[in-house]
Amino acid sequence: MITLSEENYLKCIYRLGQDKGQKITPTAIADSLGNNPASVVDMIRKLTEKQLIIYDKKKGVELTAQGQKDATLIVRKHRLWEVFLLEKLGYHWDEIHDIAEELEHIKDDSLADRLDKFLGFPEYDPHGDPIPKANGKMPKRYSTTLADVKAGGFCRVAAVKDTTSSFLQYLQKLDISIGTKIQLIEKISFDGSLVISINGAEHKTVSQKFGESLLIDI
Amino acid sequence: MITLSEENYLKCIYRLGQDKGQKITPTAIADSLGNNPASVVDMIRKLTEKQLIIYDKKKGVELTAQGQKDATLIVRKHRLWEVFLLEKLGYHWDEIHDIAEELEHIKDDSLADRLDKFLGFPEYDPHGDPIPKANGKMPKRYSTTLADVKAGGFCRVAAVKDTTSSFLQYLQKLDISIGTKIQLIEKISFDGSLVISINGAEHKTVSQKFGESLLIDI
DNA sequence: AATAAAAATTAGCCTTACCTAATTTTTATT
DNA sequence: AATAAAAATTAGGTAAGGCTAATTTTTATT
Repeated sequence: MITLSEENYLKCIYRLGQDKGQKITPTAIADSLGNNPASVVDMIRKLTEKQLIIYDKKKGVELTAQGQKDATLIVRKHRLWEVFLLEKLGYHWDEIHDIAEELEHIKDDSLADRLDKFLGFPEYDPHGDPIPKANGKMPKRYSTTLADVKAGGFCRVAAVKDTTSSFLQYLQKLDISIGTKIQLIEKISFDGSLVISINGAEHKTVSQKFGESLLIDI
Repeated sequence: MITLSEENYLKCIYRLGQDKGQKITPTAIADSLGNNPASVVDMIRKLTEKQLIIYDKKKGVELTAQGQKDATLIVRKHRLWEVFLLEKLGYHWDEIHDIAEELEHIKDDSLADRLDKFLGFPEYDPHGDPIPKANGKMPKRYSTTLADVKAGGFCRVAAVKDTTSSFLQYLQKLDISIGTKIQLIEKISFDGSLVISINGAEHKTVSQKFGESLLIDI
């Protein structure tokens, strides 16, 4: 049996593994979970014994096939529950993450698949993140950000890279959600600020950090 | 903050309190949870400190107003999730209890109310148990069992007193569910066995224990 | 009332999953 | 290569929530 903490570590390692080419170190895991590196070392030992990860000082931490499978299922459940909370229970964008963080740990063999079916097999969660399929396959993930768009270019908001409440609430205030059309009017070379037009409305200026947090489709 | 274990103890005490007139002893709680009495004594101390219960050797364990409120909310969530699992995700009667046992601990202030609304404010869960209302009120609970019916009498299955898989699966095999009409043909005085007719079908014999586990409406 | 049985409690131990502080190893910088 | 800094690891500790075994208290039975 895999414990709640173990699941959280697997999910964390999975997430860190998305930034390809990056070595996953104990410190990186500790920072990501807000835990002490010493605790991480303990857990690395435990997950290694359970054959869910392989730890090599040169290569860092890597998920085994089983670890990958387990982590993918947790992410799948998390994202499906997010869809449920938003679409069925009427929660807002910025409220669902923490609840899904608890729901993702509910254990039942057929739960994810039943929920998936009930929700109509959604491909992306409310933040635009791809929902792993029952077979482990993953819909395309977006990688271009608003900050990559050329001045004058149009794009469509596809996902958010940052899912903190502060960012999501800011998006709401700006009237931006998944699918919103944005035109990049100008890039301020001084600090990377972006002048944009949201759904054809009047120009607004946002920071470079903001632009890098919004994934888009061209 | 109230922990998962504390919630389980509160729920257990709440459940034991339903059998009115019964003193709730540490041993009763231990038996009910499958824990050691020593562990129960520890938890009684903890819950007393948190002012969720009052323990008096004469009167046994009782919930305080706050304990009652917390326990009721857990039961409410449990039963609402059971409705969700059965009606929305298509689980069977005997599969939902254990999953709801996990779901009931998901913490969010508005979750129960949103779920309640989404499900159309159901009054009873799939086992026929009343779902506490948002204000703490509780729909009428059935107390007459099939074993109380007079020979020749008709009744309608309103709820189950026993929610073990073995009982629920047996019910399924007998084609009995909430709402099924049953006629009590005869009571065998030797061992209390009951000869019944389910939905007007041919006679079948069930045990006294069975009859006492089925709550009915006359 | 004496005694046996049952229940409650205490004492001490275990595991999980964290922690801090100290130490060792690795990586970077001069 | 020497050294400083950063990262990893070890050692030992804590709180929660279980456990067993031993003891005390309560309840029942003779």
